[in-house]
Amino acid sequence: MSASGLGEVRRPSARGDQLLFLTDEQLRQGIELMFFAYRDFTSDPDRILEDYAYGRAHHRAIHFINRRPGVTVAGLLDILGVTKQSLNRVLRQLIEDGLVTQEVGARDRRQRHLHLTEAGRDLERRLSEPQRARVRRAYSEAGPEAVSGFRKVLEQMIDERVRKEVLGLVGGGRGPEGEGSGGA
Amino acid sequence: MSASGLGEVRRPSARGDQLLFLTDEQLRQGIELMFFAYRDFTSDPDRILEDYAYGRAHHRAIHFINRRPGVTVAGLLDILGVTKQSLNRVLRQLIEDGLVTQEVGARDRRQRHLHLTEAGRDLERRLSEPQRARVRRAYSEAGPEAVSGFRKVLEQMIDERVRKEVLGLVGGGRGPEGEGSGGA
DNA sequence: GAGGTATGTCAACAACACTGACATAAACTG
DNA sequence: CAGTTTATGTCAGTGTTGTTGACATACCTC
Repeated sequence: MSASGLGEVRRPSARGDQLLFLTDEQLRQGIELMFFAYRDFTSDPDRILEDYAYGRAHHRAIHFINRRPGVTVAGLLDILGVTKQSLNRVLRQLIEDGLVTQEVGARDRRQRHLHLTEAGRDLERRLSEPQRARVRRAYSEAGPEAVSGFRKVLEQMIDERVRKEVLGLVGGGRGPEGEGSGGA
Repeated sequence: MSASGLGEVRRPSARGDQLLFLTDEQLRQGIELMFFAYRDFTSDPDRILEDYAYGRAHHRAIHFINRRPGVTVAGLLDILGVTKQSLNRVLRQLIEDGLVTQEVGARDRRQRHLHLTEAGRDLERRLSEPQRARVRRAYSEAGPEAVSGFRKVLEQMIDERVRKEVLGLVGGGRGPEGEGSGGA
């Protein structure tokens, strides 16, 4: 079972062995693993969202507003990579339902800085909790070294053009707000 | 495989360091990494699909029919986790367009065994090529040990109830066909 | 004031998922 | 054989999420 047993590169008897983890079969397995893992990974919040009238798009908006309080609409568009019309529909609902507030920018009053209300934070917690539990379980089963490799590969999977920016966002926590037009 | 062990998060002693990879911040970063990596990961085939009248659903069907030639409709439904109405729409197009053929089952003539035509295999290759290239690049940048960890974590991310079955499919290659009702 | 930017909104549309209902053919069961 | 279940296909309706395109308003910058 080569299920996950490609850690040690076997013996250097033939140098080709060192690249066995790059065979098409290995790559295909990685691709399918991504598919199935992501499928279950998103199923947790999806199930909760059903109780509300919300979908995945709402979850993503809530997640990143929680992550970057005060982010502007343009900044959020950048992160999510959707059109403003698409985001606006979602945002309008969340604001109507009292989960998100807008706040006119102090420096630039065209901008709307987005924040979660208490109710918004509640939902965010409710949504992210089972997902965190899943990742926590997977991490602790796999161990710290596996987690390190997991992150390394995922980081490399991100488009090189945006990698730096994305990793800054992921790792950066509450960084600068309102990334109006943050590059690519 | 017991130890869904996460009750013991964070010991007060110096051992705490060992569990630093399980902090909420680390978990949140993992979640976001999954989001961004998957986003770019699917962007390659998506771009190609635009040229055709197809979407992601077609890609998934093509991928798994290629992967398990002769799979039945029910088997495919199981793998994809969608309704038959949803799959049928996609399948009908692919058959009409000559990418997929149906074949009445020998043992059970109600069943339709699905295969890719030459054109179907062509498209499959065209779709999977950039994706494989992305994974190959990520793998080779991260190195074999990281890849091992990547796979370990992803495997643990899959629902425990279906993990065995899924990993059998992923690793098993051309296994038994027509998995009518494979359990979960 | 002109020009560009940030935001919001309307309308139309497409992809893809869902539920529910129904049809057909074949297999299984008593 | 009759009745039931299974595998598949199809029709109709609906919802979420994405897209373009067009347009309006408010505001910053020069």
